Parts: sequence; structure tokens; C-alpha cells
Amino acid sequence: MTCITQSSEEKIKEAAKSVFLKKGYAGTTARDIAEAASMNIALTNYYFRSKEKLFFEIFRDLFSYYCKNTLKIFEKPISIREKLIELIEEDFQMMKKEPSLVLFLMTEIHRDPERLLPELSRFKELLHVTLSNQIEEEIIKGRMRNISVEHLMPLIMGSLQFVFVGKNMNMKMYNASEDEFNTFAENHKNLIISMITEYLFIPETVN
Amino acid sequence: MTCITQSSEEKIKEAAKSVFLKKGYAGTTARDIAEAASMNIALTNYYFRSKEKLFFEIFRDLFSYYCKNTLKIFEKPISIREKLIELIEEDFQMMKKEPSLVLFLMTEIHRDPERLLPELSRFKELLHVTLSNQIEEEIIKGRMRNISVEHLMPLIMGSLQFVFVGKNMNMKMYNASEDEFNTFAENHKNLIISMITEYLFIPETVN
DNA sequence: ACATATTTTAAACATTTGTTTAAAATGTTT
DNA sequence: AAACATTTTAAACAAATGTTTAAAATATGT
Repeated sequence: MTCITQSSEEKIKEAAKSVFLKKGYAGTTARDIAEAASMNIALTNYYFRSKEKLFFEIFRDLFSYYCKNTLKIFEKPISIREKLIELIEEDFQMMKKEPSLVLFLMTEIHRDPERLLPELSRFKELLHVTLSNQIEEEIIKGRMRNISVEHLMPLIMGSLQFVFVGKNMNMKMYNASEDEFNTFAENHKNLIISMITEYLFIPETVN
Repeated sequence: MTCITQSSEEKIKEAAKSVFLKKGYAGTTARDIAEAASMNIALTNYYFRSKEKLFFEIFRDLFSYYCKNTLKIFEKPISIREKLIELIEEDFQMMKKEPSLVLFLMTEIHRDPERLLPELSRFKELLHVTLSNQIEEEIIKGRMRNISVEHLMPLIMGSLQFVFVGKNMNMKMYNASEDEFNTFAENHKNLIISMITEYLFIPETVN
């Protein structure tokens, strides 16, 4: 999203985002940000008042970016099966674009959950509204295994996202290039779609 | 492993380990460590020469702790099915004991894979020796789905470990206590065992 | 008991940290 | 062009950082 003309404020925020994603809050210095933005040190505080305020702003952006797609899919008027497949596909694309995102979010939340997630329960409720009832219906109809949303979500997200959380480790372990890793991740995604759907959904018995 | 009498060196290392696990390398100060160990600031450098050297030592310990159990299980003369189930059970116990471990390792490796994983390929080879052939046999015999170790491992580890990587987020989201989280994690583990085995292994056709 | 080596301490060290200042440069309005 | 507001700059700030020092305390060997 690099515009032709970008305000200094935007330039700093963009740069800060990329540095925070790479090094985390504690590992990032004000001078790192200034250098990445090619701007004077003082400007970060001029526009954002403090490193912490800038971080909060970026964290909030990234976290809602992370959630938004998921909710949008869940609100669609499609079947559970389609929702889950779309979720995995969307999630995969997101992580391909921003491979550090999930690890970043997890690390920072681990550091200070209270401060960073003051309104998380709203997300939980939206998940329930858009998914729980639909799942229950499927289960009652005998078309799906008995599983709760609380387990379903980490089951899906976990298997897929973990590959990206450990991206650098995997690349190191298999001497893989960026392209090779992406191919690997794509295959893994397809494997997960196959496993999840085959495990969750009970094939209709032909009488 | 708190002994009755613990040398200063051990006390510092123990304390440093717990602080590093919680706050990561960049988020930990020399004074944090000294305070956690109830020791003088200068002793860290007296025994370990630098914060970085102490960190490397602890990282190496934790990483081999993380790998050791896995390899030990894979070397056992048991079936693939048994190996995978034991792996999940062991892994679960490990994370119950040290919930921050995986996120810590992933974060630090992400930060600097070259420095921290100089000899990772050895682990990869051991994985192959102890597992690849056995899997191939099963696949040829038609008792197992066609899947490579490269995909199998993250598939298993991911779904299970992700719950602990996002522990604080999950606890916050569901207002869960430590005990409630552990119950949840245990149920999740069982779900994963069920899913993995049912998906991977092809039931013998009764003729 | 003495001499020696090891461990612990308080204090200081030079850098790096996030942040502020006050002046300079630039943009905007009339 | 003059007056004003906004943006950018170099320099400095206090506080925090990892590390070192040199003396004190303790342990060890003879």
C-alpha cells in the first residue's frame, strides 16, 4: 500500500509496523523506527507522543486485521463446510502476505494480555453468534461430529498458522528458499483442508 | 528441580530461565535476572560473562529439552500409531509444565535463526532415520495415508502446541482459570489424537 | 593462624534508551 | 510580503541498559 505521496505520519507508522513485526516491542528502539522510516528521531514522538502509544495503535490495527477476515467469512450465508474452507484459504493468504503477524500477536499478547485485549470478549460473542448455532444444527442433523467452537477454532488455526509461526525454523531446517517454503505451506494448507473436512463431516449414508 | 542447597551459578541460571521464558531476550534486563535470583547484579557477568552468553546457554538447554523427548519416543521399537500418540501425550505434559516454552523458542528463533540453530539439520536427519522408513512401509502396506514427515510433524505439533502458544489469549477470551485452561487443553489433546489417528490410519478392510 | 583463592558487594562506568527542547525550515493565510 | 502555523532538525536530556572495578566478605588449604 505504498502511495506516491505519503505523509510523514503514515511513513513512520508503516516503518514502525514492519520493525515491530520483525523485532517485537521490546526489541525495537525508537532509532530503529526512525531509520526504517528515514525520518528524524523526534518525529515519532511529535506524531505519536510515545513509542508505546505508537505500538498500541499498530497492535490494534494488526489485531483487527487478523480478526476481520474471519468474521466476514462467518457472516456469509454459506454452509459450515464452505465457511471453514474459506477460512483456511483466507488465513493462508493473509499469512503468506504477512508471515510474522501471528507470532507477533501471540508474543505481545503473552507479554501483556490485560493491556492489549481489553475487549476480546466481543470477538468471542461474534464468533458464537455466527457459528455456534449453525454448528449445533449440523451436529443434530448428524452431518457433523460433536465439537464445540472453542475447540474447532484452535484446531483449524493452529495446524495452519503453526507452519508460519515456525517459518524461520522450518526454512533453516530444510534449507528452503522463500518460494520453496510457500509451496510447502500451500501443500500443508491443502492437507489441512482435507483432514479437517474428512474428520469433521460425516458422509451421508446412502440408503 | 530446586535442590536444598543451590550454588549461586545455578540460582542465577534458574532465575534467568524463568525470566527469559516470560519476557524474552530483549524484554529481560540484567537487573530483572538479578532480582529474580535475589543476587547481586555483578554476579551474572561474574559467572556467565555476559547476558548474551547466559541466554545462549539457556536457549540451548531449552531447545534440546524440547527435542529430546520427541527423539526418544521415535527411537522406541513401537508402531507409528503408538509413536504419534505417545508424542502427543508427552508434548502435552511438557507444555503443561512449561507453557511458555514453545512461544519462547519460536520468538527467539524468529529473531535470529542463524545464530540460534547452527546444527538443526542433525535433528532433521534423526527424525528421518527414526520415522521416514517406518512411515513409508506403512504407506506401502496401505495402512496409512500418503504423507511425508515434513508435513506430519507440523500437523501434529501445530494443532497441539498452538493452544499453549495462545494460552494467555485463550484464558483472557474465555475468562478461564489456570485449572480450566488445563482441562480445556487436555480435551483438545484428546480431540487431536482422535483426529490424527482417524485421518491418518486406514482401517483394515475385513474380507 | 596465616596466606591464598574464591565469592560477593556497592559503586561506578560508558552506551543506549525514550523523550524533550528550541531553533530552523517549510507551508499557509491574509 | 508579512504574519502565522506547521513540520523538521540537531542537540541535549534524564533514565535505564549491560558491564566493570576494586574493595570487602567468605571459604579453603596449609
